[in-house]
Amino acid sequence: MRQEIPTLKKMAKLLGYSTSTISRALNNHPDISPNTSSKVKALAKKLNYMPNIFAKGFRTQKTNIIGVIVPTIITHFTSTIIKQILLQAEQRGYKVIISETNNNIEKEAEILQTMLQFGVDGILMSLSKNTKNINPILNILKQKPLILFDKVSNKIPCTQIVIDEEEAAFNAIEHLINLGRKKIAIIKEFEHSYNSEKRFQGYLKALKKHNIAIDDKLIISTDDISLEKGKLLTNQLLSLKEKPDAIFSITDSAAIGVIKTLKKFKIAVPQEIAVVGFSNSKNATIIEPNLTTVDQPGGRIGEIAVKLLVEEIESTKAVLASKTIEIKTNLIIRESSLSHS
Amino acid sequence: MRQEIPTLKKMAKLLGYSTSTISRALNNHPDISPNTSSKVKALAKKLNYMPNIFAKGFRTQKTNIIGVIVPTIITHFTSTIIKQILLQAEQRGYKVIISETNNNIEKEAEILQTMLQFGVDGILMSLSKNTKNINPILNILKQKPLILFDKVSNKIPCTQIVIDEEEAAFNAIEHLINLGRKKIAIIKEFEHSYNSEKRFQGYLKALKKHNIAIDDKLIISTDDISLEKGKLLTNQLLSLKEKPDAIFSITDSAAIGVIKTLKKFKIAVPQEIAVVGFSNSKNATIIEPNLTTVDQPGGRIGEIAVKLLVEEIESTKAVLASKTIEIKTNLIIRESSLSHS
DNA sequence: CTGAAAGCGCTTACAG
DNA sequence: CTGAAAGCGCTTACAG
Repeated sequence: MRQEIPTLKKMAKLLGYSTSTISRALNNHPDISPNTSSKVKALAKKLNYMPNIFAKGFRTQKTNIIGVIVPTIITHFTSTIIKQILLQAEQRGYKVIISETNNNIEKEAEILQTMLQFGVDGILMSLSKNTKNINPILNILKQKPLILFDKVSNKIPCTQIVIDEEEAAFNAIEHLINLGRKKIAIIKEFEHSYNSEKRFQGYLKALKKHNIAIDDKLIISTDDISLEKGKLLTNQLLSLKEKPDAIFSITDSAAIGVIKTLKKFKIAVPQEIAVVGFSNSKNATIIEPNLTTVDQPGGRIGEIAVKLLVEEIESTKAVLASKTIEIKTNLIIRESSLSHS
Repeated sequence: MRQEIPTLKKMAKLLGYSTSTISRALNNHPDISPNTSSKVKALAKKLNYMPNIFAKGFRTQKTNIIGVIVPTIITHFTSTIIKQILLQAEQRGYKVIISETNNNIEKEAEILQTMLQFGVDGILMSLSKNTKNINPILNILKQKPLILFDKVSNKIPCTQIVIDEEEAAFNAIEHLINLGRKKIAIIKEFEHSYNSEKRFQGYLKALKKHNIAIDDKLIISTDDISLEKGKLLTNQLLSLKEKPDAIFSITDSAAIGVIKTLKKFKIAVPQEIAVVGFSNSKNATIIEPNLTTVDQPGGRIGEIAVKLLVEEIESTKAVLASKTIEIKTNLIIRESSLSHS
């Protein structure tokens, strides 16, 4: 019961033209007479003709497919980015193939290959946590446009889209300092994390500006910055002789673990210890007190990523100048760091 | 600086065979001699040969691409399903194209068309909220395998994968009844929602089984079942002369709104009013008291969906018998409906 | 302004 | 066991 799918050839026969003419009419080739063109277009419309993307892609080496590679889609931030990528890509006539690396670097290299094999026109990528060998990526870059977002690396010579990690953290810490806090702890990831490192720099910078001495005991690193780890590390911080009066976590989920543990020990938030997170996830307004956090505009990232990638794809120049785009964030101040009461 | 991409032709020239032989060797055609076959495979490996999917798909009308259509990817439940779809598809050698309808029915029909145009081998779909005109879907069904999941419709003759909506709600309500609750309110969606309707049936069934009279004032319908609406509707329920002693919300987010409002009015949860949600979202363990809720195994749905779709795609039979698969859920009992104290 | 022909990389009936 | 040839649906230099 398969439907008759219209092709150029069939329409050519119907109208008594050659397939070349039909093709050209549909592609608005300037040579075609207006009369012919309108006849062809009318028929195409009537038959609901849609070009076979595969034949077209096969012929022109263009598929209108964008590959998206992320560690995992399951976080609110990433799915917000992807939502906007889908929307923007669609508006430009592109479809999106998505793959998750789950922070597995062998898989990452493999995915890069299959993306190529599936003929993507370009790739939008957020790096795995431990991507050290960047050769596979450099190889891709020789063949197709590739743009990094969120988890990036300045070792890869391509356009990168990030938020103002350092400034965001700086603002968060300065906010705490302005509340009179002086013993500000930070919960961050171990090295190898671009985002964590930048946020840590912002932390250091703010303390320095306000002449607050760095206290190593208040700097906590972990490899898996989750809600559970947030709880555990809070215990550790509370066992210090000099307890912190504020805790900055570089993720919301760990910050929520912090608040839960503080509540468990009946430590008043924010009066005794203020808490600030990072991401403005949905959870930030579910936990009580509501969490002060940095809003990351995932939508903007997705939007700009697609825009720039499509520009690169459709550019006639071999390689456009690569640039790093920094998107501004906002500190959302909520109960967990209010000054009153 | 484009790299030389190996093709059958180039390898044929290198080895002194015809492209036909190369092709057959790589595809394990039985006619080819072991000797030839191993020589070809060795070269292919050395050159890192990967078939051009477009040429192949173009020739064989098979692309190894699966289309996934959902209302929105941004919920935890949907992204969990998609995560598993990606994983399972990949293991079977398929790539996944994702599109969001945002519950826009015109867009839904359009997406269906472009999916076809992009040559997907089959489609996995969760319906928009208001899909009434199912003709576009029936049309697709004539051409390609299509499986519905989560938001389904029994008017569409295809395989459907759902959770045991009715039983899940029944169990939730029976749990409340076993706690001694008799005035159990439900917050549900207006008609046209398959899931909501089924859950409502489970609610009715449980009350009936336990001889509890249906009280219309405790049955609340809304069109947009969000956290904010949960708050608003709780106000409405609290203004009743006969207040409920339990509230069942068919989504976690509304249930969280319920709890927040109850806390605002210093109504003890669960002592005065117990609360049960549906989804087991991350938020359910962030809100305090932690929310009792129905765990929906999104991963299982994704897994089974891919498995069945690929079976249909690779089946030689024109049409496999379509079936409805119901996946069992679990009620996760937490503080918001505990009996103690 | 239009058409005939080649070719993108692959598979597969046909022939030997 | 292997090869020559056709063809999937499209675009595009070449010719007129």
